[in-house]
Amino acid sequence: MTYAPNPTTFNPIVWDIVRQVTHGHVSTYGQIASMLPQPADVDAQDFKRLAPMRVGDALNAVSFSDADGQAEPTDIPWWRIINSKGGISLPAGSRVAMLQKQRLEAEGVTFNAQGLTDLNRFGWLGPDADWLVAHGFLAPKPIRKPDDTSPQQLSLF
DNA sequence: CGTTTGACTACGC
DNA sequence: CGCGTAGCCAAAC
Repeated sequence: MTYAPNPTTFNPIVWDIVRQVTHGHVSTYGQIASMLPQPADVDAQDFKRLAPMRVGDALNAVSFSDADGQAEPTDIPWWRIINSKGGISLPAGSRVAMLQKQRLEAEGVTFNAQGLTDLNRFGWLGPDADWLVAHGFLAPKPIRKPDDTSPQQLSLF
C-alpha cells in the first residue's frame, strides 16, 4: 500500500518533532521522517521516499505566512530543516530561502561556498531519549557521518 | 478540473 | 564522486 498521510493529523506531528530541534543545529527532511512510525501496511520503499516530501509540505504551510510577515512569528523552527546534502532546498534567491539562511547564520550555522552546511558539525543528534519514548517516536537516523576515522585506535597496535 | 511541479531521497551510471 | 533519473503524492497552477 502507498503512503498517503492526512495532512490534518500528519502536519502537527511533524511540527511537534521540529520544535525539538535545538538552536544552532540543523536536521534533514529524511531525519525527521525517520522518526515517524511506519504503518505496517505501507510499502517500506514508498515510505522512505514519500515521507520526507510530506515533511516538506508540512513545513511549507508554516514558513509561508512567516516569511511574508503577515503572521505572528511561529514557534516552529522550520528554518532548521534542510536537505540531506546539507543545503537549503527552497528556490535559490527566493525571499523565504534567504530568510532561512539568514536565521541559520544568526544561530552560528555556517555555509561553505557551495551553500552547504557541515552536517558533521551542525547536524542534530535527535531529541532527548525521554521525550522520544514519551511521544512514541522512533530513534532518528544519524545524519552525521560516522567519523570512524579514528586512527588512534589502530595505532595502539 | 486536468496538468505540471516539487522544502526529497535512494540508486545507477 | 557528481549528475541524472525513478518513484510517488499533494499542492500549486
